[in-house]
Amino acid sequence: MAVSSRITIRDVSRATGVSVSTVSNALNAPERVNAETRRKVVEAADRLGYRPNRAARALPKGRTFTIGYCIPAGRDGFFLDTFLHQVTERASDADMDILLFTAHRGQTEVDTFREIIRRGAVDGFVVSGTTHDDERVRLLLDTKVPFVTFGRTDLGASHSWVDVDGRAGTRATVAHLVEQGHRRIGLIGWPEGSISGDDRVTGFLEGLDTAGIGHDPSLLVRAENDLAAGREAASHLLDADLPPSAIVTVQDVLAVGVIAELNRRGIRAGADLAVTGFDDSPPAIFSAPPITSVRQPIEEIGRTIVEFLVHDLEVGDGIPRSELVEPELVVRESSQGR
Amino acid sequence: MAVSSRITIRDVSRATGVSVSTVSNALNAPERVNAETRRKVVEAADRLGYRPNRAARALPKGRTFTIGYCIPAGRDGFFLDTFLHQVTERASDADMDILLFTAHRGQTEVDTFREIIRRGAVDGFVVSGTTHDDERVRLLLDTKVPFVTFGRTDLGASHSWVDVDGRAGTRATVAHLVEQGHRRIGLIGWPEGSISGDDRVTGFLEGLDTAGIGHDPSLLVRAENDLAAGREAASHLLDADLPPSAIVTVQDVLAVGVIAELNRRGIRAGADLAVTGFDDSPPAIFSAPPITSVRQPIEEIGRTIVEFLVHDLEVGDGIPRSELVEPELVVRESSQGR
DNA sequence: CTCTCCTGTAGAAACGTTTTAGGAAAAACG
DNA sequence: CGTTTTTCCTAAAACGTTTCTACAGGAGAG
Repeated sequence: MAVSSRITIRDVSRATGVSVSTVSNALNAPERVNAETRRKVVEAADRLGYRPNRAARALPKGRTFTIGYCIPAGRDGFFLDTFLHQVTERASDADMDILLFTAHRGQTEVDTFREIIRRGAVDGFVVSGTTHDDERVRLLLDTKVPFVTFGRTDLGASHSWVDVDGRAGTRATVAHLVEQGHRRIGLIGWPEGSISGDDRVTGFLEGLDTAGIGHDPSLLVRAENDLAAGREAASHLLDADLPPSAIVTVQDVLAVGVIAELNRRGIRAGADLAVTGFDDSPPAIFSAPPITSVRQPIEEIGRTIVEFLVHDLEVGDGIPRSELVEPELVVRESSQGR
Repeated sequence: MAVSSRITIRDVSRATGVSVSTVSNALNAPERVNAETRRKVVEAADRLGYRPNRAARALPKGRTFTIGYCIPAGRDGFFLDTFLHQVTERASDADMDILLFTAHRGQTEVDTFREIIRRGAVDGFVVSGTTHDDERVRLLLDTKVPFVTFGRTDLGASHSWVDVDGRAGTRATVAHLVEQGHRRIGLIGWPEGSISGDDRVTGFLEGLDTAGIGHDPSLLVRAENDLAAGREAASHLLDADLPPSAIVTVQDVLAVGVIAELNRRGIRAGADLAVTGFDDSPPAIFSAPPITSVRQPIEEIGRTIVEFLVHDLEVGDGIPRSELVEPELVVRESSQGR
């Protein structure tokens, strides 16, 4: 009873005295129908507020006009908000909807993808948080379901992706620090194996090279991505015989950890020792002092991803496209002061 | 071509030698079918990986098994992430999907709601960021589409909602400050007119009452919800003849603004003057010092909202249900120290 | 003036389900 | 043993679209 009898194509047909198929044609393939008839139909459809039922349309079309997106398990509020906003808006521009899902109870994420595919619930996927050899990507390639990833994978050549050039990010960070007069720069990276993590480390080393600074292995430590680990890593660096005057980290939370350790030791971040982060997330923005960080242009990423996917769905050539977007260094107090 | 011929009910029918309708019955209404037949069907369906096509199912069922959610325009990353996670997970438990949308280009949000309804794209909505006299709520009531709001409205009696007891939150904050020995407590609220904002102010006044502290109108100032406004409001309070020893704010960002102003004046937040926020968002967590704040149990809210909505969709009694959930005061450095 | 082609429309089939209405066989009843 | 009920299954209709095929009538060609 809840459903207040919706307006169907039949209502428009009745209102105009023209057959259902003509209404459909008038709205979808205007060239096949007489101008006057078309006018009448469009007018009536407008007046009645007719919109084709999505489900009914999906059936004969063989398309759902829906894009699937799985909320990543590791929460990253900051990223998700902006990203989803952008993705949803762009999808809407292409008259597509976004279907949101999470790994279903007791299933792995890839199982959930499989479910969604079997249900024929979407036309394609946006996949974020990719790993080296991503199961989801393999599944999607196998089943030939269109998708675009945010982040590269080992199978990058055979699918569309958009990613941030993390190398360029840390390279720029190092250049900035060198400009501030730093020569002895430490790095806190993630354990080896993650694409973006390794990329950021590479950019760091390249930055040193460019500046003509030799690379001291004792200044490179690795830590899990949390505050405590950052703190510990910082402690390690600071206890070295020749401690660095600047510490680069591959993620803001690590930088916050570093600052915590500096505070404990009475060292002032910014004034006494430079610290930088990556991602330009709330921890960097709201930290005291605010942390110099590398901003990922999430708007551009979201836009491009949807553009790639929609293009593929519409044109259907299946030719992989990819784009590496340039991040931007946001300089704040934590790296200035001497 | 992309579509690798999906498995339909017909395939299961062929595989078992039983009619299509029997397959459907075996899967949906097990009691109408012989145990042995059912076993055969279930086995085959399982083996083939059959899942009913969503769109096809929606048609005769008159239900889409989808819940609509409009991403609020005012971005609030922290909230959105946790909330969406919860909502999506719970929806998935009820075998429902989430359809995400934003106000479409050049349309108001309520127009977009209307569109979604006309398309018959969802069974119901989750509505967040409600206002006093919410247009969306009116539309949904008019069209008799089921929905649950996160936040109260003036029409609260006629629809289901879940909200946080903001009054209880600021009341607890004041109690905490009084316990710390504060007697002269200032408040930075939002301009009058927002439900949750006014609620928080009320709680503040109630808190004073409970403690037997008189209410000095000069200690209550109002500001827009941004850092600069918080700073300015703090300045106003501090310049008073008899400045407060503690400042309560109705949102974390305002508290960050207060701390900025304190820093400028060489006053130490926590040690010299207590500051509190609301929402327990990243600004509070990553501020220095970390800010005492009122945490909204977003998980519980998300869970309850979906529960209410699904219940309504399933049972269809349309009886409004509501719940006011208790927030939790998270005490941090910014309110301790003397 | 007839034949062909084109234009514009309508009817019917199809998409993959669910559901309703029957119907045949088996079981229960008298 | 005949009648009624029950059990189990199937065929067909329906959901709201799109699309394919067919057909009528008018225009143009010969």
